[in-house]
Amino acid sequence: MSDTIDRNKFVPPYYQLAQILEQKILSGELRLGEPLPSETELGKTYKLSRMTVRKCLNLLAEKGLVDAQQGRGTFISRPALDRAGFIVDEFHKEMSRRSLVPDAKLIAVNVSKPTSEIAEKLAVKQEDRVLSFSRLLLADNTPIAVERKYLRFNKGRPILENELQYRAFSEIILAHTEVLPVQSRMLMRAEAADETNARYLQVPVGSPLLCLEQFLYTKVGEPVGWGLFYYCGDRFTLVSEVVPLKGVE
Amino acid sequence: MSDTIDRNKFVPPYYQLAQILEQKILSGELRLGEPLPSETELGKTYKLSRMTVRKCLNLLAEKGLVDAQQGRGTFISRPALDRAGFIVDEFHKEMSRRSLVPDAKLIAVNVSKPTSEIAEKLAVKQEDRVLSFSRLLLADNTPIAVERKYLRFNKGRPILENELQYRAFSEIILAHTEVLPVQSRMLMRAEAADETNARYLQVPVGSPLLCLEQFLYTKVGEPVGWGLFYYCGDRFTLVSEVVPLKGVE
DNA sequence: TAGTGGTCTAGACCACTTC
DNA sequence: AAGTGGTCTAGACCACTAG
Repeated sequence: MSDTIDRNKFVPPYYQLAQILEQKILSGELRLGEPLPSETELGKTYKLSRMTVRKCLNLLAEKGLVDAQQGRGTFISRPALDRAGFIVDEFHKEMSRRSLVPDAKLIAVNVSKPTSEIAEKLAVKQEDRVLSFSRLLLADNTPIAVERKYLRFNKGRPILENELQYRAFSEIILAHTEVLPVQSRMLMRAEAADETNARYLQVPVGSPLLCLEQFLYTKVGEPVGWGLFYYCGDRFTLVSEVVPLKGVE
Repeated sequence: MSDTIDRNKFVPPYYQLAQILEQKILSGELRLGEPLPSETELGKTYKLSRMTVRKCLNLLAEKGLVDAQQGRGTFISRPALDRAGFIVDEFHKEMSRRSLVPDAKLIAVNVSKPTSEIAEKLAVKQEDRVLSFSRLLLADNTPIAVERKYLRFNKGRPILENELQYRAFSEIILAHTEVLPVQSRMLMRAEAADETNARYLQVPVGSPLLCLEQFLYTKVGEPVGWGLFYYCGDRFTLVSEVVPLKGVE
């Protein structure tokens, strides 16, 4: 591993510099809390323009390796390994990665007046109508999760059962209300299986379930959708990976 | 909301353009799957340099609102609301956000030969030594979670009990082995409480626990740490939020 | 006041896709 | 061949921090 930028490589200079700096940080040559050389100085040292240096530093900042502070400098920080980006609602992708056969069964569709809990979550009146549906997610014919979704009912736009069965929740909301949700809030906890979920998932009542609760909002914060996922504890695991820059030699 | 860039505003042009484009996407003026005008064209329209336009598009791409494809164009995509970035191992921050009094008790510290399971997870020999410790996390004196951590034992570097009690796992690894882990893999599932965890958390055996399993690796993929968190299902919830650009009028 | 990062410009060349 | 995004340059001015 060299300390200079090789302009004949396919790897672009900003990425080469990122690898060099990452190497120096990880080897302890640059220590936690210490400042990096300034952007102009790095540019001089490696014969790069300041914009290129900045692109490199942005890359390292995204990974949590450095922290830029206006007027002060750019400082080494520890990698943000405690952030975990989980992807949900992508059941099919997840399953096919594990080479299982995924499927989804529509359990129920309903248009009705909301219970007081649902009315509160969706911020609708008790007299309004709410569209709700449930799906059972399967892998190789084994039940994995139960999903329950609620959104405001919009008379003018019926939804096909087919859509409900296979499309992602935010897409269904878009199709049904022409409002694109742009804020989301997700809660994650463990719950014991109630009788209904236990029956669908074919597990004993009281079994541990991984529960994800998802709220979708419009840009101005109006709730448009509420969703619950119950993953069977011993059949499903969410995975998250944080990996370093590729190709550091 | 105007359709031109106001250079007297404090909001920088690249951000103003992002707001304008987000507005057009969300209002349906630009539809899902359609291409945006090219970068040079946007520059001409709004009287901005191409680099500024690109900075704006990067912002929208990070949010998942657009997707740039080399040689083809930049296309509208739906917001990535199904990504959930959870932050763990930051117990104290999380608790103080909720204005609870956080605390951590060191339950056990151990240096011993690994069981076959641990030897496998840490890729060490059965004859090697492994340092393990357990912590009980509390909020307002109520037990919230049990943590169990394992790392390779390094004779030369003793660790103070105080460190073990309060510091983040990756920091402890750095202090003990002088290796900064930079890859992590995190698994999340629901489990039933075994007898040990039930006793520490003061819940019945079989209660649902949110289980997080964390692997820490060096850059070249050598395992350096293995950690388990067991959160009490009905006392702790992980939260994740995705919010839109601020200040769109 | 000097140095830092934050933003911006007006060019340039390249890799890739489409026709 | 034309158009797209990906990268890079050599300047510039600003806002912020520190001595």
